[in-house]
Amino acid sequence: MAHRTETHGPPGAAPPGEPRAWDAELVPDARGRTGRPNPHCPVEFAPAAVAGRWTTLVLRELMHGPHSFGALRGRLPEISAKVLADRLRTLEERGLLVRDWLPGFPVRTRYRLTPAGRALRPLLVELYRTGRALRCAAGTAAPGD
Amino acid sequence: MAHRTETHGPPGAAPPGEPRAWDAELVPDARGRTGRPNPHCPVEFAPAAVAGRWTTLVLRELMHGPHSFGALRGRLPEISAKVLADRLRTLEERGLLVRDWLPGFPVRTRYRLTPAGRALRPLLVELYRTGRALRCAAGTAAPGD
DNA sequence: CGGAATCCTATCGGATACTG
DNA sequence: CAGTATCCGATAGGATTCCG
Repeated sequence: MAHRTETHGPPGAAPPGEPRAWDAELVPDARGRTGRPNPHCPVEFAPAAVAGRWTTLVLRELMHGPHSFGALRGRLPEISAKVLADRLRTLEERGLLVRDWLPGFPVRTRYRLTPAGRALRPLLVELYRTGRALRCAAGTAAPGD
Repeated sequence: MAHRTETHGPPGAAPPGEPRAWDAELVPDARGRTGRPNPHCPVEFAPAAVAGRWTTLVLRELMHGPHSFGALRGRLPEISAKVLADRLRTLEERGLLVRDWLPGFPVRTRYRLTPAGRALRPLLVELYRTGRALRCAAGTAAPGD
């Protein structure tokens, strides 16, 4: 069984139905005690995929369909060629997109998401949703909570 | 109205029900053309909240309830005091957690999530879920897709 | 115990210039 | 058009030391 970035075991196997039970949802398997960010851990793998400035924006553009390098620059006018190339290379290395060289001249490329890349869509949606929720809730401390 | 990190307008107002329509879900409001990461943009605010090494793990621990500084170090044995303090300070500044000084000696603190902090729970779950999905799908290019 | 201060290194992000 | 190469300032992350 693969090791995950777990930190501690379940606090005594709370009965099911308890409002504050273990958290199977959040930490499916709580054995192990690695306690350090592990790129192979699912909890770290996804953040790593969307990490870095511009990354979510690039992904979002590609969610709408394939784009050329130039098209992406057009849609993200302020990103530098270097950073865009960096992002695309990283995303490609992670198997989230593929690059097609379209034959002819001048050279044309086309970046498109793989199924794995498209699998990030719910995460982007959730990021957006959470972001909006946060803007409303931020600063709301819990004095008597 | 607040500006968001948008990049381009809708491609011609596709009719509702279309499978490849605009993407109201992904990019609710597509006006504007800022095209640069803006901390005030919801799409950037949430990533920023969970950005940085250890952050998701710290949040995950606090999802289980309040913890002291030392307790967190115990559960995350390899995090340095500086980084933990950094993360906690940042999360506090963002209104995601509050620090309680418990009177007495030695000094004891207690960090607990605010409602805003707890609002991150679905995002963490989604991060985990996506991470698992990615591990299975990664490398799966789409030749005829 | 719960940090802050300091230092140091690696990586990031951006600007600029150049190439096939 | 689609990048690469190079340089550089800003940050991030970690180790160590010290303090209330």
